[in-house]
Amino acid sequence: MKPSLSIGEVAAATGLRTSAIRYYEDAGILPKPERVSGKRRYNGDTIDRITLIRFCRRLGMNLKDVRGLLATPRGSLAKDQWRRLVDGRLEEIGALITAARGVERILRESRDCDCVTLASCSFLVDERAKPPVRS
Amino acid sequence: MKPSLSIGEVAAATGLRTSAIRYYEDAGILPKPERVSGKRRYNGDTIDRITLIRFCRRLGMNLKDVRGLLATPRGSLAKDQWRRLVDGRLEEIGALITAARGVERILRESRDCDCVTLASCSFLVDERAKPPVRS
DNA sequence: GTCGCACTTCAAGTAGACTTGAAGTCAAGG
DNA sequence: CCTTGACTTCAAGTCTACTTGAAGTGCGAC
Repeated sequence: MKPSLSIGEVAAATGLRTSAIRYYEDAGILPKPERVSGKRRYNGDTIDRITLIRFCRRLGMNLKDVRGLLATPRGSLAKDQWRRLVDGRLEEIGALITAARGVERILRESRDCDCVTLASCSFLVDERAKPPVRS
Repeated sequence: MKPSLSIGEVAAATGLRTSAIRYYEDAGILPKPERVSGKRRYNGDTIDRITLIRFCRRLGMNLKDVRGLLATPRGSLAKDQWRRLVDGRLEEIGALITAARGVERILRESRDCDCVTLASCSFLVDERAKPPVRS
């Protein structure tokens, strides 16, 4: 009943190259899969996991951050330890969403107005000197 | 009345290294500033502009995207051309916000629940195969 | 058997975004 | 005058996230 997918099938399902999947494995971000006569065999969970990885990347996280988020052995953590991790992430993502809404606002305002220059919008003042998400 | 800042002052105000500021100039993302006896002199707008650049970078855009957003000579565009540009950006940012809220949701759900495995959340299905923002 | 294809490993290459280093310039202070 | 410190240019180095290439393996089809 386990689907057992080849690396090529996982690649097709996720839109990644096989090389990227092997790279994620080397980077410790995907668990080492079973092997059948030397070849990697994945189950469907891998696709979900890769989806989540790409999703986080799209949000500007780097692989180290993603590993921090995903690869933490959930079961081995004390509850409050896990919560601290999650809370840290929530804070980051909250800030990201706030920031994105700010950009959305300037864009919307600039859309129909002739005079706005994007680079001098006032809300940006508070955004100064923050590092990029991808550390 | 013009503040006229040195590259070091701009760096201090934005949290960038001077090398990064020169790099942005070379990359065509910051306009070439005035020179006083060979040295760059900036006005306050530059800080706002850099703030916006960093902000976009934090959202996962690459410099090419940022240049597309900022360096477009606003005044030289026809109104509908400008709107198309803005609408494209709005769409991207909207997708980004939706995605970020998705992550926020899983995180919140996983925070207090023992059984959640992050990598198999159902909402992620639709996120499959999307490329990262940073093209 | 042998063709083709998808797989394997390992090393090296690439692109983007900066940083670092070397060597020199400029203005102010002692 | 000499030093100091922030500036200048230009080339080369670095880090991340992959991709590409070479050389070989496993397996089903003809």
